[in-house]
Amino acid sequence: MIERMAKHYDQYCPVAHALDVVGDRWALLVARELMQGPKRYTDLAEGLPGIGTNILAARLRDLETAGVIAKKTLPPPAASRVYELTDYGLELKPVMRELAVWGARSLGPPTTDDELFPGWLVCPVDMILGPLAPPGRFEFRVGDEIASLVDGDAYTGPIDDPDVVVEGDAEGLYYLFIERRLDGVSISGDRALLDRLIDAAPQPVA
Amino acid sequence: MIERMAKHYDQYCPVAHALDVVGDRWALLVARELMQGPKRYTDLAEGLPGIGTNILAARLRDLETAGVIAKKTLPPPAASRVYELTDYGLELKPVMRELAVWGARSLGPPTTDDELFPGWLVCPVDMILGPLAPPGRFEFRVGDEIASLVDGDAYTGPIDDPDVVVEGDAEGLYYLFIERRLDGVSISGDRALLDRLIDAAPQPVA
DNA sequence: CCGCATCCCCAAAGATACTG
DNA sequence: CAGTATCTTTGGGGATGCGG
Repeated sequence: MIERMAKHYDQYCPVAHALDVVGDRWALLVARELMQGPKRYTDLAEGLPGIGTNILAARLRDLETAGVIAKKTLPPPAASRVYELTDYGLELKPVMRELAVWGARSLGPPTTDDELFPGWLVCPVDMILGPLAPPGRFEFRVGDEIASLVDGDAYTGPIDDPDVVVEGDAEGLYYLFIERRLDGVSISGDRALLDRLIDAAPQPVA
Repeated sequence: MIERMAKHYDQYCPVAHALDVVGDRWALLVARELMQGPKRYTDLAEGLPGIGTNILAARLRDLETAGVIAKKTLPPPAASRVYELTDYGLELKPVMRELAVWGARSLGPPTTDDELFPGWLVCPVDMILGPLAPPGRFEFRVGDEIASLVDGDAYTGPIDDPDVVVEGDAEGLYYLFIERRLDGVSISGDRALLDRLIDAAPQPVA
């Protein structure tokens, strides 16, 4: 059953073509997961709650065929297979950044059925705050998720000598950065520096 | 039949949320069509060859609910209904621009089943060339499609006193801007200015 | 276990006919 | 012209199975 790729838009348009490649359901979220580095099949599935195993396999195949990701076998003694973004796949970062900024404006606080999957925090920190952050060392703590920002570069986990530490829950983080309201977070360190970061954050659309 | 919106990713992530809004099939292409200004239902369908009328209606409803587009009734004597992007919907332009630049790199020359729908030319001129164009007056002619660029702003149709005019077919335009090859296009006017535009264009990935 | 392939079922997309 | 109604087809969600 050699499948001919057929579900295309068939328009000579760079946007339509891009959507032919990463427009399928889950495809861009797979790329999002791999933005934090190479991952194994099972770890990918864990970061994409709700995806069917067959769908994940299909997307990985399609994205590999399209040259967006590559399968790599780690050297012994690990010897596990991981997926990683190609150089071309990495270039999706500006796309996802704009998409994240746009989405953040209508995101709203988390609801009860929103999943807080492992690694959820570092993505918006990297995509949204990173590019517009003033020089400085920020640390964000929500439950056992910790993400940091050093001069615009995002990291998973704590850092040494942070200028500011923001701790709270997901709701509090939303209120702080999007609605500029202090509610459910505790701040220690350079408050003025944090305010400069908040001022640069996206504005809510509503 | 009060539809409960249910096909969400259910992740607290700005990217996933953005895809909940504009990630459905055809949704972003509807927004692309409206980037060139308000359009009527039938004109939208014409610019989206292959879309079913029910799908178009469904997307328009969803996008309106999400606050991305708005339905407007033109003042008499026109009195026709048009759809237009809201301010928030207009903010999708940076997203589409990055997507277009990314897609252009793996687009390739047009194939036989690629449709050249009305208005196809102005989109890449606006999204891709516009932001990186040097000051100047460019005019592009492919068949009866004419798009222009004046100091980075794109227009449909010809302009007065163009510095450069590029005429040819879709394939020639692709070779010129992406592969930097002169094949199937004729150029008149300031060749050096055109070269500066070409130099800034996206590089092919292959 | 990890990395899928297979199967079944349903919801969304495609296609077309039809109506205010 | 601007959609709705209806039918068919396809792709995704979910569970399970199976080889390495």
